[in-house]
Amino acid sequence: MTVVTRFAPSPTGYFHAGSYRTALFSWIYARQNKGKFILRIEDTDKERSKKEYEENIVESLTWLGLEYDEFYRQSDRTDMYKKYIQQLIASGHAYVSTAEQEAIRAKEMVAKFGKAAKPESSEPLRSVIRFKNPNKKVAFDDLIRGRVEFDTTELGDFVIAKNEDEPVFHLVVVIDDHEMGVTHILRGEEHISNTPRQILILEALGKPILQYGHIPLLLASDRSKLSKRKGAVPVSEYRSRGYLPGALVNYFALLGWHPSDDVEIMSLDEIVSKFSLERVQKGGAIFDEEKLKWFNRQYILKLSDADFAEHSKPFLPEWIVPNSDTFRKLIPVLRDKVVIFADLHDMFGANGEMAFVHRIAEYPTDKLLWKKNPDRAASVKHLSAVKEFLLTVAESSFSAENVKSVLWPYVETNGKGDVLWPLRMALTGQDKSPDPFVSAALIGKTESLKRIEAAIGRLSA
RNA sequence: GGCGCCAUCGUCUAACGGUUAGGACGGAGCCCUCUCAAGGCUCAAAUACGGGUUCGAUUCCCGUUGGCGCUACCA
Repeated sequence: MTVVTRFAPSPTGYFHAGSYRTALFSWIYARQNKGKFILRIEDTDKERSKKEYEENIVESLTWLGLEYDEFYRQSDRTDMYKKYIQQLIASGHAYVSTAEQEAIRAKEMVAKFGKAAKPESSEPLRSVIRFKNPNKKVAFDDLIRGRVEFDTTELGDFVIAKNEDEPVFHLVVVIDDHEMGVTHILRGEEHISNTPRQILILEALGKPILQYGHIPLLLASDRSKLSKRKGAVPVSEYRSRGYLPGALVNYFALLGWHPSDDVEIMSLDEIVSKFSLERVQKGGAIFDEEKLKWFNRQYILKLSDADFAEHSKPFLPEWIVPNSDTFRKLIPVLRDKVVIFADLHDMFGANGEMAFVHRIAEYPTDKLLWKKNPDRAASVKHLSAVKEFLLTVAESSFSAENVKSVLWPYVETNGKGDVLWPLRMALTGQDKSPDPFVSAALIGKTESLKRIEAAIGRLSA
C-alpha cells in the first residue's frame, strides 16, 4: 500500500514554526516510504481565510524544500461535501437542527455548565446540521502514543455543517482524507481529542479508519502553546533575516525527534533515511532560537564562497559592489563572524566592525595606544617602521599574506601588541575588527598608508 | 469543571530493568591571542513527588502534583 500523508493548514495566519514542523514530519514520512505528500488548504472558514496567507504557506514550503505532490483547496470542493451531507441526512446519521431547537440547546448548555462554560455568541441562532451521536466508546492506536480511548457520549450531537453548502472542519477533514486516499494522518497533538468524532463520522459513512499519529506541540518559552503573540515567527521572516533553509529543516527535525546516534548536523536526505515515528517524542518542545542560530552558523561554514556571496547580497550596503575584488576579499572575513545574514547590517552599519572598509570613523587619539603598553613615542616609531615595510609591497600584490610576511619579523622582535594594536587602530579605528593584515589588504595600499600617516600625525601632535 | 495527552540538566534530548544518568545549545573557567570572534580543553547543571512490583528502577503499575490540549456554527 502506498503511503499518503497530508499537511492541511488553514490559511488564517502566516506559516510559522508550529505548523511547519508538523508539515516536515508528514513530508519526511511520505518520502521515506516513497509515498505521496498532499498539501490541502483548509479554507472552510470564509471569514478568516485569506489568499495572502495561502501564498505565504506555499512559498515557505517551497523555500524549505518540502515539495508537495498534490494540491487541493477545500473551497473548490463544496459540491462534493454537499453530496456527503445529503447522504448522511438520508441515512439518518445526521439531521437538521432548527433555529428553535438550537435556542433550546443553548439554554440547556448554560444550565449545565454555567454561563462561563461557553463563549457566548451574539449571533442569532440559526438552523445547523448536526451529527447523530451513537454515544459509544471509540478507540484508536496512535502511531506515537499507543492506544487512546474516548467515550464520545459527552460530545453530544456535534455540528458538522452550517448548512448543505457550508460544511465544518470535522466533516471536511474526514471526507477529504478519505477521498484523497490519505493513509497516515500526522498532525498536531491538539487534534487528538478531535479524532474520536472524526472516527464516528467515518463509521457513519461506512469508510475505513486511518492511521493517526499525533505530534507533540511546539511551545513558547513559558510552555504555553506557540501563538502569534508568543514566539511564533513566520517561516518567511526567518528567510528574510538570513537563515538558511537547511538549518531550519535540520533544527526543527530535531525538535521532537532524535536519531539513534548523536549526530545532529544532517541533510534532509539523511533525516529522511534515519527518521522513524517510534523515535518521535511525546511531550511538547520549546523552540530555542539560540540553538537555531548555532545550526545556521554550521550551515554558513559549509557554504561555498559563491553561495555565501549570493546569500549575502540582500544584506550588503550599497557601497559594496557585488563581484568586485573587495567583495571577494571580504567573504572569508565575513564568514568567520556571520551567524545569520542579517548580522551584516550591523557589521557594515555606522559603527560596525566592517565599516572601516568604506570610511574610517572618528575615534580618540588615545585609542591608538595599546592599553598594556601605552607608549606614544614607541607607537609612532612602530607605525613609521610599518609604513616603510608596506612601501616595499607592490600595489598589485598587496594581499594579507604578503603584508603579513613583510611585517612579521619586525612584529615578532618588537612585540605583537606594541606594533599590531596601533596599526589595527590606525587602519580600522575600531576596537573590534579583523586582524591588521587582512584589514590592510581590504582597504588597499594607498588607503592603508594614508591612514597610518594620519595616525602618526595625531600621535606626534 | 469534564475528558484526553504529557513529565530526564535552563532548553532540545540519549537510556527500551543493572550506566560514574550520555550528547548538543546556552552558561562558567582555562588555553590560544594585538581586539572581537572562531577553535581547543575543562567544569557546573536533570530523572517532579509518594507508594508499589523487582535482587535491582529514569525505565513497569497506581496515586499526587504540574504543564498542555479539547470541551465552537475555528481549524
